[in-house]
Amino acid sequence: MAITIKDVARLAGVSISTVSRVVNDSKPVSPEVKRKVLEVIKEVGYKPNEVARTLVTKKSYLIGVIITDLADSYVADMVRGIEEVGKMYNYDILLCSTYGDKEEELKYIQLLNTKQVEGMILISDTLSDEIDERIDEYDIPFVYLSRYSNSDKYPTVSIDYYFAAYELTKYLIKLGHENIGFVGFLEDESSTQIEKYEGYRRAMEEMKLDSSLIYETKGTNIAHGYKALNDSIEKDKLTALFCGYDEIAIGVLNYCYDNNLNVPEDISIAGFGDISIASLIRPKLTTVKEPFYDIGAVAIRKIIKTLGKEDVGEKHIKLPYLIQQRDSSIKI
Amino acid sequence: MAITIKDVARLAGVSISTVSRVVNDSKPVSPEVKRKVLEVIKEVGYKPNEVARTLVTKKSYLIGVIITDLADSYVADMVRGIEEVGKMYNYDILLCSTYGDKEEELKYIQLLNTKQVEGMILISDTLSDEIDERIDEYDIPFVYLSRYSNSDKYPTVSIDYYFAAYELTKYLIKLGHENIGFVGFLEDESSTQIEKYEGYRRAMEEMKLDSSLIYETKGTNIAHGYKALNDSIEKDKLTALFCGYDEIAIGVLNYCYDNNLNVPEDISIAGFGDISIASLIRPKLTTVKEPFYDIGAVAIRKIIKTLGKEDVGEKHIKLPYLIQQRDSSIKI
DNA sequence: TTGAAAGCGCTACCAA
DNA sequence: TTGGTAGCGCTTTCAA
Repeated sequence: MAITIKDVARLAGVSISTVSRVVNDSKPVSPEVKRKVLEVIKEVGYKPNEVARTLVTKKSYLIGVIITDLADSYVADMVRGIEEVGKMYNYDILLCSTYGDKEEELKYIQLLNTKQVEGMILISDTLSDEIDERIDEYDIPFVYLSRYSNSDKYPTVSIDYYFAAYELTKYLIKLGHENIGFVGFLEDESSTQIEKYEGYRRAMEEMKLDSSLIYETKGTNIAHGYKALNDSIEKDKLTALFCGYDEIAIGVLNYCYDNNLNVPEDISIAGFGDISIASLIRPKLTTVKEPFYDIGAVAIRKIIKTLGKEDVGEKHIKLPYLIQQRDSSIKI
Repeated sequence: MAITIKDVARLAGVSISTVSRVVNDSKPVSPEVKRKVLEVIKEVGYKPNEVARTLVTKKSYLIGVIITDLADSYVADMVRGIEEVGKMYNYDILLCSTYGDKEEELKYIQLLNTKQVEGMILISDTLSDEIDERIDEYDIPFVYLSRYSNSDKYPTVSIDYYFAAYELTKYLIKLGHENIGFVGFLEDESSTQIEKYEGYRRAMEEMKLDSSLIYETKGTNIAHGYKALNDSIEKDKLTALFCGYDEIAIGVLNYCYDNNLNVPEDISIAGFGDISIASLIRPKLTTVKEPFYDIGAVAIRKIIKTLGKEDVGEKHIKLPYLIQQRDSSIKI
């Protein structure tokens, strides 16, 4: 059995109220009593039981974080940001992975509530109505984070996908490219991918370039990128390819490697996201850096602000992005 | 305010003891009372407060996981394993990152204790005496996980590094290579790196090959690998290079890419670990697959077994590894 | 089979 | 400045 407040009180010859006061520094305690109590605490190594504390104060110093999969480096990055800022405010992270299962998401939202988390961050590709209901039911601060889709209803932290794509396309154009293709997963209407496509289109149209060089993928991972190029016939006329996700770009890069297409000599490739592998592969990938770590950091900061009744500012926060010019794109 | 057991009791016209009994199925309750209580519970959506439960039962269903950095994919993989198996037994994960700071580690070990975690897993490169003391102080199940070093004192889950390195070297030899270099960080005597080196040496000596082609790095990341090769002069006579970590191998691969050395045509490269990027880069890296996910899974399973007073088996568990033959190595 | 009540370890109120 | 005590929401005796 661990040392409790009672033990300390007894050993110091004071009441438990007094011990509580010195531990929390909540009410004045005479110096000598304080010294004595502190001494005992140190001696016996007393640490207040946080569970008991939570029960009475309702402050668990816990933030629930529901994610898809830690194997996605951008998710891991967001979690890092969440955790690090959380720690600055003494908050701990209760982590739950769903692997994309909506049922699990629902379950965890409930579970985290019974664990008395003070706030919740959900990282998932899409939001469903069932989730909506659950969130509404418990009224704790909540932030939704996604690379793939938006939410009007809940607070989000992201970047301006439209302008980022616009800028990246402009950069490619400035490099001298005219036949620039866009590879992406455009099925879902409300996805960020559509915004990227619109950004690409505007940049192309502004320069009177053909913006119809679209290569639709069936998804957003490496294999999808590989396949998109593999299936397409008219890729020869392209000098550059703007991929809606780094993962797709890497698939494209792999396709090129396997088919003796030299990047960037034969074709320039650009991605979107700057996931960790983007700068590790060769050639290093030109891409838009989404500040995943910062996104996580800002998200939890927002929750902590809400908890502290501070002004939380905008509901939908847009963070700055960066065009990362690397080796996979070249002037022609 | 959330619904409590009292509300349910009042609404169902029974005592809170009875409600507790039906919720926990702990003692016989008459069918009709049970039905009534269940009905009310459903109606008002009652969920027991886990914090209050923990206070009385001492079961928090929380496992503390202290890690270095989620940005290392192998750490993320271990955490995935931990979390997934944890969930199977209703355990949740309280995650703390230290970024290698020993002070933080110490702090978190304490903190997690005050949060009443039932067990703890520490993922870190090395173990220190201070940590030792802390662990001993709180007596909860503990497992130490590391790719870099061993611990006699605490339960571990890993692979047999010596044999894995031996086998990988043999594989290279079987490919026809004779001048096989070893690149690694050999400073720390108790590291797994030494075991790998010994495995390499034994394989080389068994075939009467020169086992002195050692390239010492100053660390274990990509940059260290790049630099090791950059600094070395006599790399021309090598036909294969066995790198103690995938990260080092990737640094080597990058060096080759930048210096027009073709892999595997000019030189075969092998790594160790099979971290996620190993199969994503081109050429795909030949390496030893350490089952990080399983290591995490087995670690938490061990803790849960200990908690359940089940037989936990060996203190140091060795999991099977796999030699991954990929494109970075070739027959000569 | 049920309810009353003690108590988990703590905070916070009230009275002294 | 201090101590006594109620009570957070729950489980678990003990009696009925």
